[in-house]
Amino acid sequence: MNYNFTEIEVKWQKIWKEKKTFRVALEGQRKKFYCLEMFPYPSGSGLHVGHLKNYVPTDAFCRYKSMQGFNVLHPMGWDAFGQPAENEAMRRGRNPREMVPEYAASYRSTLIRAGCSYDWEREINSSDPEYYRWTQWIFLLLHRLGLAYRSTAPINWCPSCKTGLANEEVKDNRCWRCDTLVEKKPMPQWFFRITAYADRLLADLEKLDWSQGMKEMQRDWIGRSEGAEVDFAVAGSDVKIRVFTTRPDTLFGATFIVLAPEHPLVAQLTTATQQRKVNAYVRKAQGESEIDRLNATRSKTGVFTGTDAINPVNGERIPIWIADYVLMGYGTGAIMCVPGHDVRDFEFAKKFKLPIRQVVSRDGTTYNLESAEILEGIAVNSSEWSGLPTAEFKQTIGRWLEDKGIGRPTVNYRLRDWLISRQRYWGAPIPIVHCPACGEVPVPEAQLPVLLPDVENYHPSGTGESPLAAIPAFVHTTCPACHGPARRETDTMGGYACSSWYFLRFADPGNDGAFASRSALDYWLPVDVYTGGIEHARSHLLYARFWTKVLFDQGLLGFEEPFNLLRNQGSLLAFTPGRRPRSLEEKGGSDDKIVDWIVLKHDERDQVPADQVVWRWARMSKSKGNVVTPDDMTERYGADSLRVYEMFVAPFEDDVHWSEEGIQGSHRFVARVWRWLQAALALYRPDWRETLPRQETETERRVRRKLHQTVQKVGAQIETFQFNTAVAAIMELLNEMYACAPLDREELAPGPNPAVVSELAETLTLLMAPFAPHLAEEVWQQLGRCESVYRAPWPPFDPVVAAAEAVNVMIQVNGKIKDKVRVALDCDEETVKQEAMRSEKIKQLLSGRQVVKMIFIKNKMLSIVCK
RNA sequence: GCCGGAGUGGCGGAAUUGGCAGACGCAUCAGACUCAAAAUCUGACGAGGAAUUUCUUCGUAAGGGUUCGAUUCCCUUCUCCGGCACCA
Repeated sequence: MNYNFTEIEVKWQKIWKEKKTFRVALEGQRKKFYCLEMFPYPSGSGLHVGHLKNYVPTDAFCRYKSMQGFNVLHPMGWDAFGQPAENEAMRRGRNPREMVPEYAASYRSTLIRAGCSYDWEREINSSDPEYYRWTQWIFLLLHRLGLAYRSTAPINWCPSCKTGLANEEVKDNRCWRCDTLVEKKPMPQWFFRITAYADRLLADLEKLDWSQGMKEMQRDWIGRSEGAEVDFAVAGSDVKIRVFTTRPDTLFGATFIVLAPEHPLVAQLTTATQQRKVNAYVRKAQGESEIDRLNATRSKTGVFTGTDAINPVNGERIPIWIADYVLMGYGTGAIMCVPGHDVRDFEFAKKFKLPIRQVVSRDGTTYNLESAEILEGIAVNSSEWSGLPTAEFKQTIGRWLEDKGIGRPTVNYRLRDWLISRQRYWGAPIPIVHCPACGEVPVPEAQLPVLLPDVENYHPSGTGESPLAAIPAFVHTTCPACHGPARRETDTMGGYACSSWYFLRFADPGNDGAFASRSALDYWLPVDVYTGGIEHARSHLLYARFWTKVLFDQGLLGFEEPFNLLRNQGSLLAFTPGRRPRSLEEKGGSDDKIVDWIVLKHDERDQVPADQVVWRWARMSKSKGNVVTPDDMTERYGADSLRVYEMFVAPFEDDVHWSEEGIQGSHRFVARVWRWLQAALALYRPDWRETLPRQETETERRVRRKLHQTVQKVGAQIETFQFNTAVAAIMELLNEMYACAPLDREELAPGPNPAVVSELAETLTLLMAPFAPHLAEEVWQQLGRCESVYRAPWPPFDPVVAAAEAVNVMIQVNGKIKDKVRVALDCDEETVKQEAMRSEKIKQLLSGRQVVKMIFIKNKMLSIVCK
């Protein structure tokens, strides 16, 4: 029978839907398995084959787990709130409220056509009031705990998106949505106090089965650094300047102090003679864009305040400067400068002719410093502490500072609080009311959700106020506390608020009395396997961990880490035509981020002469016009072939260069499986177990051994996310099957034992089920089964059948393989030696030489060393 | 600059604990089937050498080391990818 994949796939997708095959319910006595892919925001470009690089392998994983008897939770939903969706709606002149469900429907249909096993009854949409009601509820919880607060600080402002951004949303000083350079703008904004959890977020990384790189990124982002705070007295005053340093052991080398230009003490410390210079410098620093200030390569600038401080360890007077290389946002905004052992301080000291003193040495001697020497070593020029090794000195000086009451050991983090408010329409409104009498008042729980009003024009205002501020009916309200007139908060929450708890909602999506019931959470959570792109390393994954810990601390959850196992899929790259930039503007101006390649727009492709087209591999995206759609591939090769290709083409975490030749190869394989199984049907007998031959032929033994080995291998490799080698193992098996039971036209050539053929056919069908589920269902039915193969038990393997009975043992002479002997499995050393000595070649090599030693590794190797 | 990860045929990639390098697939070539083509099936396929169904040398970015034995462990160098980057 011909492999009519379209017919088979449509048929089974319909049956799965009708029979609700993938619906799951809490079954306390059954072991659960929760597999989750980061929920996407539904974009108008639809899904492309790159997205399936994630969804398809995890789907195979779920199907495998179901066959193993697990109660599998595999949900899907839409990260519908937030800038990506809103930006897209604006681009298309649509209202996101109408657009989102439409695009979600398109995603859903593509996923269904790819054969993905989602429980669609649990579909969630973060822009649904029934969902964001609980996002607001968690906001209020954080507020109650003092973990949500409003403060005015210079924030990252994207002039193109017209909203503030969290630090995590800024990369290379650009908005990560639109690549526009961000500005610093002081504005009252809402923050979540994630820094209060910095230590736990860092420590608990140890427990997680995440890639090394992923954990490292989180560690770097949290940026814990141990050091000490030291108070420097200001000469002739009782003012103190507190500095943070990671090297308190270099205090004797501190020859000046630098404050950030924004430091609150600057005005007070500036003397009349320096006033003009300092004022000018501070003004310049304020006016300067962040990008210039953070540019580490430009030369240092700064001015003297006119005042000195006293170095507490030696009583020396040292000058106080201000310079923009010190940031107000980190540590105390003031540093003690040890030019001998810090590159930046060294450069500053050289430029302004400040003294440089060596206080750490490689070997305890003093020598001339050509440049800053960053090292741990032996203290020198440090009075009675000279001679102490760095680590010891750090501890001693820490205690000394504490005793004197002028300092203490401290820990500092790079992580900043999470800026959550957005001056945008498309997000969950922040449930706070501003009352002239009572101040900031949380909206009572019973009044949730604070509905996002339906409006015609939702475009960002650009004034720094959300478009909601222009809707009087929304803004004007009464204070929940005193019932006087009050104003609603008009900022909305950034999209990451929604995605910080959605994995909890999937456990109990319909609950209208809580974000999820405790029993559902206890049963389904935490997530057993979580997958998604690496781009969320420092944002979503950090935020979600933070919220989970807060909910845990409130006794609302029984676990502290939401995603114990995380894997990041690679992306698909397409060969894409582009061209060189033509103007300076296209190059990105004078900026350091140089654009040297611009994707050709569709209408440009015919206009640009062929010799000017530059082809490159680029990530698939609709905007580049290089996408391959799953629907197209499904039509031409079938969903099962597409699935097999997505898994076989490369390891899960690797990027892939898309080619259509590859999918043809996978299609050949799937069709070959189909043909063999169709031929085998004629010989199939369900009672094959009872009629397996007692005396197997060599061929039967060989193919059955391969079969049982493959069952073992495929299971183990799915567990470890090695989908590519799992498919390869089935390919090997199929090759062996064709060799042992070849086809003659459309039938099995005469000869093979029906029981063995039956075992092969049945087991192969089950092995294929996670990868090519439609084909497997069809054959499973042809084999006379009524229940879905999704619930069929994963085949067991017999270790005795799988065991090789004879092995090749390599014979090495002086480290080189010279011969091999075929011996029984687990054959002992003596026998292998005797066999080896029978070999002419070995005999010849050993003649006249003295054997020094022999190393024997069972089933592998006999290594003979001789002189 | 600092911190991760990686480097294997023409290509994607595979190789338990250090033990037959190149599984599986793509591409290519040859053969079978066919009037022909497609599809399918079979075979060859790292590089070099020789007395060419066989034998042999080299070969996992480069160089060194440990070891009976290294793609695997250690050191040095190079390249690529990713993250951070005036964070005191």
